[in-house]
Amino acid sequence: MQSKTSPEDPAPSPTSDSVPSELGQRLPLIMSRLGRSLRHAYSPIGVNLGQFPVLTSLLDRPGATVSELATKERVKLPSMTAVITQMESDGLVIKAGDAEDRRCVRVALTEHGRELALAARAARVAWFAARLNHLSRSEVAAISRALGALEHLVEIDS
Amino acid sequence: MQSKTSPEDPAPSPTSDSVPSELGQRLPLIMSRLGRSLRHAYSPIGVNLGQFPVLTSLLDRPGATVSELATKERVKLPSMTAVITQMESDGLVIKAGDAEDRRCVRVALTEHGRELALAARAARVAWFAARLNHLSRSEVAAISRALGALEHLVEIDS
DNA sequence: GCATGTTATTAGGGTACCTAATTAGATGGC
DNA sequence: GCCATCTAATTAGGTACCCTAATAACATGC
Repeated sequence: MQSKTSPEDPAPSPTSDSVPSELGQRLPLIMSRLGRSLRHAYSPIGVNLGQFPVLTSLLDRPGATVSELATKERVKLPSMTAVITQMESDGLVIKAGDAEDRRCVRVALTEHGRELALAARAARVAWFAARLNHLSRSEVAAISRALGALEHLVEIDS
Repeated sequence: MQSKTSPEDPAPSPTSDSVPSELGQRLPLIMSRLGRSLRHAYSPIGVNLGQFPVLTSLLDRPGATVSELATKERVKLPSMTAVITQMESDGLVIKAGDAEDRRCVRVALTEHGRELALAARAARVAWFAARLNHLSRSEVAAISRALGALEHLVEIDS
């Protein structure tokens, strides 16, 4: 294609300037396409796109505030309010005012929410595992080794 | 945290059954969060989320049909029709009937579309490069080595 | 030449975001 | 104590993006 390195070099050196350009061109396309595939994998679980990350976040961090959840999921506060309101009327979470700072609303899973969170996570792991079966062992390993770096990349607030 | 691999590091071998589970839990969360960050990086370019991948696809493959674009971007045909219709009225693409199979509509960039595609791609690469500056060299390398596997993962039609 | 499949579009609807404005509570002078 | 100012959350209103179902136009095989 736009080859300039030696033909038998399958992986350019990581110090090359072309690496950021490669990543900038290819990774966002991968993101949007994989994201659209993922969209179809949520509905069968009975959980939608906005709710799922909140459920799993609350498994790890019960009592998070609405602001904290919005920041973590990279959405604005009103968007998270809407998600939480829906989840509350679905019986998945309960909201409780903070005693020390009464502006804050702390969110926690109900028993039903906790069960659904675990079930949804398991279902999604299964969906993902089925896809991983189409990859070679070394491809899975490569993705696995990149996970920490990708998580780091997400946390950068530009 | 767990950022280094010490000798007694209990990190599971790549053949472990826990690897697919790890990926299934963490990668989709990364995808949705990074996707939402990316969303904000499109508007300043004057191109929206649905249009961008089409523009870059057409750079590489002029004369693609609407169906081909829809398949590649993992959306349904009517969704792609709407994107192309909008892009046509924006003067970014032109549609031309295929002479051999007159059901098909072939799509190609206009000169304006081509300029915008190149500018948008450059802008996004710059946006991405700014983020990559916050990562270590080895983290960038890890993501770079996983790119091919991720692209392969996207192409699987479940 | 007619049944069947494929390509593209139109119509209608739903989800997931956003900004701007409002309410309620905290905080720091004075 | 009281006011200016900041922050947390919500409400209201709007937009972007994607879907299913139905329809029109063309291709293909028997």
